[in-house]
Amino acid sequence: MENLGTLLGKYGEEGDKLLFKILDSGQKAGIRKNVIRTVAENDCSRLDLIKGEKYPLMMMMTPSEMFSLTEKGLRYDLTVPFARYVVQHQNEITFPFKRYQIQPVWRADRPQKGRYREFFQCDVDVVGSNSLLNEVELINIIDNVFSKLNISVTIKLNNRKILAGIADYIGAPDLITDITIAIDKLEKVGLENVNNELKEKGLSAVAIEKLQPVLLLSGSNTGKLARLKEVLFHSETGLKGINEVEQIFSYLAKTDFKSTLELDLTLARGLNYYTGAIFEVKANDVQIGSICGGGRYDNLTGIFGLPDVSGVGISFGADRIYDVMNQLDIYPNEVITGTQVLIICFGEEEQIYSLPVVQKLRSAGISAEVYPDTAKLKKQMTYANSKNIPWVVLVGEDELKSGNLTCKDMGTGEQRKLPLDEIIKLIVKDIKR
RNA sequence: GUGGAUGUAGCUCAGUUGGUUAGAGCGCUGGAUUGUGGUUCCAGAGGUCGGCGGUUCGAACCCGCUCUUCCACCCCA
Repeated sequence: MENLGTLLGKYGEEGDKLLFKILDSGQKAGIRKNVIRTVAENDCSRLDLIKGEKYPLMMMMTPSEMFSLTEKGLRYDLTVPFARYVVQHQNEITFPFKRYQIQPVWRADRPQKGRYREFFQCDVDVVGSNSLLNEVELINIIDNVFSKLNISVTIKLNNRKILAGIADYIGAPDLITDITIAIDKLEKVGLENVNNELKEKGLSAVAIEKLQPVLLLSGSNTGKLARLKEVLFHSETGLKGINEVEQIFSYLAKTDFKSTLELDLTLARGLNYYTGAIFEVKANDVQIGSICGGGRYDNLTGIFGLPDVSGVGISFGADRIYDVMNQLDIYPNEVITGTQVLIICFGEEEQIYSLPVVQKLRSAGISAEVYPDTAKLKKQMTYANSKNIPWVVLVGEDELKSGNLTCKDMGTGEQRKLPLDEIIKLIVKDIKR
């Protein structure tokens, strides 16, 4: 939970709308109690109280009294609260400061496929360094993560300075946000619709005309950059952006890199605080929104009172990455495999006997569990079977007497009575295969 | 926020001129098999048909309201 003040105004107009705001639960307790009682007694909703005239209570209360807001909201991302943290702890932090953070964030959006009200972001940020090496390292992290997960991706790169240069070049620097949002849609809605939207936003015909060659840029990354340089030659910021992108490309060329890297001039990203590089990652084989995004922010800590500290960061969308992996069915085996041995007991006495047994199995590195109820053998076997547990150890009256436990391979159906040590050797050998 | 759908057994879904007792597959439980799963066979349990109201002799089906979930737009992880 954050103060609304730290959250509002950082994500653009749309972002502000998507902030979850917290209802007051303390001060208006008396009124809230009345509302709850009325709702319960009349079997109606709170909305009924507001719109209907059936209930006398509503005559005494305004909607804002029933739903009074606090000054707090749920965090929309991890970057802004992180910037706040950095400012608050600036004296304890050694710069450049690096951190990663995995936590849920919330958006008051209508949920649908690949879009959640609550989801986990995995952030990596470096604050307090202007070096483009940080961008390069972050891109390498992205490449590394997705190759390890076996997800084929395209990393899209752009730079806000280039976008600013373009806005400058067509003579509409104030409209940069509208321009970027419009051209962001190019791939989706086509050139004509983008031009229409630009016109609606108040861009002149001349400006739109000047923008066309930029929108139509295609081909290799180096080709795009060369043409951009010609177009933006008089824009200092634009050239700086181009230069940054070129440098990032040239650094990356020295590293071992597997993903596709693409300079995408239509990549805008709605978050207001980005000032330099911006990234977005798309899965190549699954149609879903971006699974990772990020960029450089020069003045985020400045808003909270620590100017001249630049940062750059990325954020992985964990839930969407699950979605991609689910759809492609590419979870690695060692993640899917759970319990390796199930200990099946016939009664309470056997369960007690198996407690040290399960500990020994575990300390040998075997993942083991005891069936927790004294159910019929058949039921316990079915449990092992449906959970794909490869080994079963049976503990019954005979086993208690002899000390030799029945060990069964669920794949082949073979079973033998062996001392525990032998069983452990057998299973360890099987697991390591 | 705007627009469009959905809701029937634990799950996936059938169910039309509105008509006895609402079905299937899978799953679950029991049995064939007293301490042995995956195959097979037999039997069984499980439903306020999302909720409330209306029309009708009669509603899962028609009408109104409401809740839920999903989809598109917007935007993004």
